[in-house]
Amino acid sequence: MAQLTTDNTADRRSQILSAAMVCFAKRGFHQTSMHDISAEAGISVGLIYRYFESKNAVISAMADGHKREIHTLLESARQAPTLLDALEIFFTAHCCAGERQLQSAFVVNLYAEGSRNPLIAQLVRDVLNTSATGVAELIAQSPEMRDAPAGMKPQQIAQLIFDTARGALMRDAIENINITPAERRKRQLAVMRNLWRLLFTHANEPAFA
Amino acid sequence: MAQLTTDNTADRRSQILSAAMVCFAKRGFHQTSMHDISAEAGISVGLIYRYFESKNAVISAMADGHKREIHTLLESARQAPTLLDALEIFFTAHCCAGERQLQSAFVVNLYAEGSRNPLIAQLVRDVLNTSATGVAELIAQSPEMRDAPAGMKPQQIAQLIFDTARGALMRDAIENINITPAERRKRQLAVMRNLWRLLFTHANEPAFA
DNA sequence: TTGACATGAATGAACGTTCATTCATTTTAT
DNA sequence: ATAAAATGAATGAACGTTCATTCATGTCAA
Repeated sequence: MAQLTTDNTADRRSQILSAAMVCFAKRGFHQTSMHDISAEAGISVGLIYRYFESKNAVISAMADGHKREIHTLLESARQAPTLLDALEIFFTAHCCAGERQLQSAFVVNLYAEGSRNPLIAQLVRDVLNTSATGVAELIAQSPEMRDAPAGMKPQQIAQLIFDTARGALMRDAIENINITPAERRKRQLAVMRNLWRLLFTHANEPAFA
Repeated sequence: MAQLTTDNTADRRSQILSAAMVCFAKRGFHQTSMHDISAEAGISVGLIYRYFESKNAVISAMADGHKREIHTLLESARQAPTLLDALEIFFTAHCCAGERQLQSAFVVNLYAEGSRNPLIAQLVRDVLNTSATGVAELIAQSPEMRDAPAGMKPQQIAQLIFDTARGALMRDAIENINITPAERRKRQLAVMRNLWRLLFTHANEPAFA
């Protein structure tokens, strides 16, 4: 084969991380055992320890993966033709990327873990700051900013958008247990568009964005 | 003394629940051991089982307490003179009630637990529905509704407010680790007022609520 | 008033189980 | 033949839960 010399370390790691994602979203970090992960990945327990130092290392690696995903997403959003497109890309990705509603549950669990694990908290804060700054820049550059709501700076608008999107995601984690990704995305879009209309259309204009 | 015959069952229960709240907010549901709770409460492990059937029963009782707190809060909000006052009461209570940022961490953990425990999920949904309906009613009755944003129904506005408040609370759980309750409250109020201004002032009016 | 008796709140060592982690062994690829 | 990859039984710590025991307090007969 082509990869005689290439080591498959990266493949194995991501195989394990995928399995861990499924388990963690299903049972949470601390109710998932290493046996659960190995069974989901279809490998032995011991093998996990060849690729990760500990269970915590698995959690950290997943959090890191989340960080990289978000950064990639921010790049995609930058390419979008309009601000609304960018926001829709950024805030509905978790409905399709990965599987089912795994993503929502994972993010909520990540925040819960962050509320007591300083390392995770720091990482989540980093992701948040980078994203919020990125979105604030997109807002600052967009032509819509001329219709911007009274007295709000791009940074404030970005934070409002993030708060709302995160709150909607949290709701998604406990409602909508059985729902298609498409429907899930539709609902997230509705939240985002409501806010959008509020932010960037004048009250005396007709109610269409 | 006066209460020779009064049983202190309720006192003991709430003592245990207070201790559990501290532990859960600090370490999460599943990293907190019954020994942790007993140590925090200053009692023995066995005694907890005199007042609660199991660890899960403790968690359920806390979730139930949360539900009752929210209902009480909704009642207080109903008494408020204006809609803005009502919203401020409703969405900043967790900054003062209880201690420190325990409340935020607890709520995030509750959602995380709900993302995999159907019983908790159902309870959180109940709380949410009741609250959202209550707030929607307040909005519908308020004079501000005449300036309401184009095409949004009270129910939609309530949901937007809830999403935003919940998202801000989630952020609070991972930022602001060391902060006074007053400062915490101030920040939550800022979020709420930004949204308020957006919802109920026209774009061509000056930027004061 | 006294002391025997009853109550049940409170204790914490012990139990069975589960878990993260290790490592002697086997399998696979070269 | 050799080394790397993979296995899963074994280990010991930690957990939720139980329960035999303690003891302060209340009851009541004498």
